[in-house]
Amino acid sequence: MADIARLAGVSVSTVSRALSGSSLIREDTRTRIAELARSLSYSVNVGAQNLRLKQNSTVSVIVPFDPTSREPLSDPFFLSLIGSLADALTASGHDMLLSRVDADRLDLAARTYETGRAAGIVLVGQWHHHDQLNAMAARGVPFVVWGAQLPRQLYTTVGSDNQQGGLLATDHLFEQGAQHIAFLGDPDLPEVGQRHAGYLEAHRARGLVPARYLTRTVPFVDERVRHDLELLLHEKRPLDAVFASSDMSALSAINVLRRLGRRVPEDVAVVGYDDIALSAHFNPSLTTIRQPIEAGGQALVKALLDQLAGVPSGSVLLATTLMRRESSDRLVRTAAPATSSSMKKTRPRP
Amino acid sequence: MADIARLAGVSVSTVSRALSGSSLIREDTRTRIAELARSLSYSVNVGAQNLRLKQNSTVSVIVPFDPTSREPLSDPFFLSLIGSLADALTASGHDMLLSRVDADRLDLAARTYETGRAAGIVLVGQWHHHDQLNAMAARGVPFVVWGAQLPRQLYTTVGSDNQQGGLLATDHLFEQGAQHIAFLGDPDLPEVGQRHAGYLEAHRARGLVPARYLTRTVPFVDERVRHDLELLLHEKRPLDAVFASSDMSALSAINVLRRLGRRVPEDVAVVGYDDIALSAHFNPSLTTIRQPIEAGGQALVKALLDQLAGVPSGSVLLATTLMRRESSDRLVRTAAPATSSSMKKTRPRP
DNA sequence: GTGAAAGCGCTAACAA
DNA sequence: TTGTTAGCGCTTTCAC
Repeated sequence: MADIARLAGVSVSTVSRALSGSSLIREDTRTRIAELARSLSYSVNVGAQNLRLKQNSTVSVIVPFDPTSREPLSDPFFLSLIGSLADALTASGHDMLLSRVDADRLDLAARTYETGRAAGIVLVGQWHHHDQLNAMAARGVPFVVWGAQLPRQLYTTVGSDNQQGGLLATDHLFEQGAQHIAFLGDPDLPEVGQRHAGYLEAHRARGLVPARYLTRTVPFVDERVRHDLELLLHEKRPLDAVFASSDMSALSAINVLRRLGRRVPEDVAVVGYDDIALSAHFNPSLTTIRQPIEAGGQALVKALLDQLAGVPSGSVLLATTLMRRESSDRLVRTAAPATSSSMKKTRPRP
Repeated sequence: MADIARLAGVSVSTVSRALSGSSLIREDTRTRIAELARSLSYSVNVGAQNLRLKQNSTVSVIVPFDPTSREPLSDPFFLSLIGSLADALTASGHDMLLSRVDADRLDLAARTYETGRAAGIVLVGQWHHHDQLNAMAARGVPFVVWGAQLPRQLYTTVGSDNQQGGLLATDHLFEQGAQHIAFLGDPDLPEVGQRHAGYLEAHRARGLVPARYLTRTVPFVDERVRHDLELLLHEKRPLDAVFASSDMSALSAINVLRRLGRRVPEDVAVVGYDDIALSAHFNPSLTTIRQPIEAGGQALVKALLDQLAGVPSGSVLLATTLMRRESSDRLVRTAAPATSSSMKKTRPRP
């Protein structure tokens, strides 16, 4: 900037004003300076500008990783959410700083804020760390979380209505005539826990309690899902449906089921969760609970920006939708063609 | 920092030195200051630090968007690449600034660098803008591009060996007995052009020249692919295989083919390109050319960091692999069960 | 309209 | 071992 000032024969303050379009500067000097800047392909140094102005339009997006598995960032659902965040932030004129932190050190997530790199944080996935997040909120760190709403929560979340989703999925499986529905996922994770609650609710509505062995506590890791399901199948306990708490684990489940000779959906119906972009194209196409990703990214950004603007932003619960596809479609395949939906509310185990 | 200095009864320089672990500072004062900082949950302001040190460990990752379609960032291949970039950058201690720019204004991509926000740029997709990129390189902007190597290229690219990939795919289709192989994609895009070159090469090796109508110039957009393929099918010209230049367009193609009554792979064999994470699970599972995404992200980061370190980094060509799956598997299905692979190199059109 | 000067938060000579 | 001082690139009072 000093260079430009010298070349233009003015002071740096004039250049600064000219470049920021101040009306104090005469038209002609302004254009002269602007052209000079362009010809030198000069741009204002944003770091210095931010320092001086104490402003910052960068938003930090953090995707925690499991410290044990250190999984690379490959989950299609989270990747899509990142894509939609990138779009929403670009649209609102913000920069997106993407980083990963150890899920056991979620407090570190605040560092991008504390070091002044970002004005606020979007945390993609709350894991088990409700308390750490509450502490962060108490410290005054501006952030929003993709995840579940929890009791005594001091921070803002955006997420799908997990319990409703779990209910939809399980109801649907009952309607398909299922009687022994396994739940796949780790209910310790808040989102999964609520999906599980929906699963229980659907049973309760039918006067049922699912057998303990049907709730399979497994993390979102392919290998673990496979292993656990193999165990279950070898136990030879009744099983005619699976509600997996993510599409990826539904996929793993389908693979195992088929390898061990079960047909999907004829022998075992499967429902996933997420409705990732390609689940409609799987083999069989995957029945699943859709989480509105695009809306999710937008809601996260809006919630954070509101918070930064001092507007109290409540948590957001996005409605879920059941996407009926082949992997659970037993009425058509196994029942007589005429049977449609009159056989609702089968009462197993009287 | 001034606050800490006051509270600790020392000068800011002492605090600065203590916090950066300088050995000049006495052990006890250092720990005292460190604790004070922790209790106040104070962190050094990275912006100011960078300003003073003229350093910057942020890398800008830019995903151009098509200005006409303004597609949201949803392509699974690019999303995976972003994921692998995030991992590679995190591993090397860099921050990742993710942004989108208008593909027609790729010169704007340099802004993150020129404004001092990032030390260098990773551009995901080169589009048609070879010249703009050359100009950027000539201006001295440090960047690397995911894309194809081109003649007279002043910048570094990392990408898969597209011509080899096109060759592999087309050879494979010939081996499956195909005679009329359509190519789906826009050869104006450098990467696609090279895949197309591989397609031509495979024909040439057999003394063939593919009919003009078989090269279908369509962008990566689902709707366009569908439309174009419908046209082709209504023309009733011979067609028994499709080489799509991305997995997503292969998917679109399969959908159209089936809708119009063609069986895949029996009537029309299909091969895609990318090997996105889920293509093994499609229906039918998708034969495709794998681009090593993980390695790609790492190579991009390495190439950029080398460049920033002043090490001249050559462009990288990653080897591709044919992933044989159901969508092209005609030998097994259409031939007699005994026939396995001895009928390779069928010579169509004697 | 424009310039001089102070200061955003930090670091590194140079002094002590 | 610690403090003083200058300055990274910018903006903005205040004065002219």
